[in-house]
Amino acid sequence: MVAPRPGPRPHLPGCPHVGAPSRSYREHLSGEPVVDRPERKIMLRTHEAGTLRQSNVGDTVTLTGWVAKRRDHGGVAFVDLRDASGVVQVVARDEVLTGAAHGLRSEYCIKVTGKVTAREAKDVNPNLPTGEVDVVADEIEVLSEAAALPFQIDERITVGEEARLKYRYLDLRRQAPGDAIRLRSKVSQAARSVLGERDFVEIETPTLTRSTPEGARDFLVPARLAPGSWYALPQSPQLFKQLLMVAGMERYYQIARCYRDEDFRADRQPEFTQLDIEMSFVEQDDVIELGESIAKAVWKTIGVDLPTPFPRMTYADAMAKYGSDKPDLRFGNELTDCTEFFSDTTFRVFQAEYVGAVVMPGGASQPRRQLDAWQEWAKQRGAKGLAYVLVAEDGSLTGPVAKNLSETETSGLAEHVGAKPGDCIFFAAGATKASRALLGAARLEIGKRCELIDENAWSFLWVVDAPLFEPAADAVASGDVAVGAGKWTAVHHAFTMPKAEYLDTFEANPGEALAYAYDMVCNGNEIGGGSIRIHRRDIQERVFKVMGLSQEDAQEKFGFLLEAFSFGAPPHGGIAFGWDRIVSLLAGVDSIREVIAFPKSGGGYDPLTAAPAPITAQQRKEAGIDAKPEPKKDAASPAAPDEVSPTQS
RNA sequence: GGCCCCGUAGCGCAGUUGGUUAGCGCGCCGCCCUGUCACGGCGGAGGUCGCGGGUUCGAGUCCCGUCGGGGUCGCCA
Repeated sequence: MVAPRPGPRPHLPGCPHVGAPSRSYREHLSGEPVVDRPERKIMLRTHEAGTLRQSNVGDTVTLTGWVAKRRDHGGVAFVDLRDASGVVQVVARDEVLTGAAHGLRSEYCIKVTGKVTAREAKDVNPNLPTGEVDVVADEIEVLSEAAALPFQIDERITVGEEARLKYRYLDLRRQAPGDAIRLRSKVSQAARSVLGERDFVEIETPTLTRSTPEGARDFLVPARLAPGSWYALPQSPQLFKQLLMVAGMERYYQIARCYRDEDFRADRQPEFTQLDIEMSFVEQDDVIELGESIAKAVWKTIGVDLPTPFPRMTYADAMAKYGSDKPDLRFGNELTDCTEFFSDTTFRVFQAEYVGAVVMPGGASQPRRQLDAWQEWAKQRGAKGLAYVLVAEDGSLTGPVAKNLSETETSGLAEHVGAKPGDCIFFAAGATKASRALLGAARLEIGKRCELIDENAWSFLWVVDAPLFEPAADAVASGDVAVGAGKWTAVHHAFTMPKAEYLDTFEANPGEALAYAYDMVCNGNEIGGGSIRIHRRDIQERVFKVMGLSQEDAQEKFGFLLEAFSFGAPPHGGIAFGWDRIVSLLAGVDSIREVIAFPKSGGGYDPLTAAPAPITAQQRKEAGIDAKPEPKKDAASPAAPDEVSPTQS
């Protein structure tokens, strides 16, 4: 321990105030007591409040921070002084509570100089890391007064999200919200350290770029210098990272901000963050191994040791057994395919392309009301309903569907789906994809209601062998912006490499072709996904052709990428992790808003800055928003949206 | 875009079949208190019940519309 410094240090001109990182969080994670490190001291204080211990007794310290609480007893007052490291109790006798200090209120920012003293045994507060000591103040200086706050800086108080976001800087003074942001920094550091050890190059890519036709809606930015033309904010650095492979960077990563102009969900923000990675001269297994190393390092930050390698499941299996491409394996309760079982059925509803079932343990005792609620639940998901059969305690089948079943069906059904007496069997029949999706959602709902999910478990897996294409009708019918005019559209994206065994056949049977595409799934969340990319021009052109994308269209949309690929593109592949989701899983919070310093609320509104906001007429004019692009013949001039790319080869 | 839920004091909430002056906790303001740690005591201020319209003798409460927030489905390669 270093000798205490009396009094404040003189201010050093030009010397930046370097804030010491939070120790409390480190301590929280490691469980070890933190030692004050002299080299970290900054000019206004000698110690951090939350670090003071019995060993500091006798030291004269200067602390800075906020008044978390003031307990005034007349003659003596107790002030809880909080800084980023924690809280310590300051004892202020009447004689130091003079001047501005006399009127100390909550959240005043103050500087306290005093002596660390041991508390008497009866006064020790075992709930506080600093509970064995007090700082008896010699001097209290008010650095900054605080108006009455819109809400209290107190863990125990619940505050509505609207108020929290409007005063997010106050919200973050609270322990849990602030720690979530601190954790995020640790998580990013952990990932960077893995990537740094492996010689990855951290590279920033543009946020003002070109609108690309696939995927989500772009955020657009008017180009003042080219009235009528627009930049787009990137939905991801996808194209740039592939260009960096052509550039010979070989190993790239970036913690990249991405932008998608879509409707909101609890787990979605218009701007979000990916850990974006691309590697040259690798195969799928190489990327997967790296992904596991990163996950391992990242989960280590909360003290969880993940066993690797993660299990792998094919996309086909995931869909068949769990009705999802991101199965939650924290519980079993798999779907059962009953199509064959009901192949000769006389029950109209079950004469379908697919019939499947999922069992709800103990579900037979649900009141009629609740079974009706399941129907509503299914209808909300766009299904006609959710057929069910109840297995009575004596093994007989009841419920409205049971009487439509033949004797053979009735006698073998429970065994076929693995239902026991007292269970409820839910059925979905119809188109395979939609029916499985419904059953998959039912499985999750059953998992929740029946408390089948171990909330402390971490279940990781890779979902591999995703299809290369899906029928464009699926995408178009649901309003997707399909790339190309063909019958098929890319499941992952248009640059995904078909698996070797489908290289010759994917044009003849697009629906059967599988891709080198993989998703990392954790507890039913897709937390990362990537693919091996096409680096050969001939394959790329054939893929485009299946998607109905003509050479001209491809040139227009991806000309710069195709040109780049003509100059010796290395085989490459990569992965992107949903950083917000990963940190929220680690922090144990429900919403990614909790791990974003300044998140948007619904409708993309920022309650703090009140963005988005109207602009002035002058801004509007300058931005050239209303300019009409003139059709240009010259391909080298700024291109209008429907023009040929100027960067064609 | 569809459906569901919520808007009452700075914050979190209660408010009965529609019926006096709309309450509670915390916070806030003033005074008191020398060992508290979610300190305590006494006193006080603070409300366009989101907004607009309607029904009614009478609306926080019922109806219609609207705005804001949350959730969910669609959507998000």
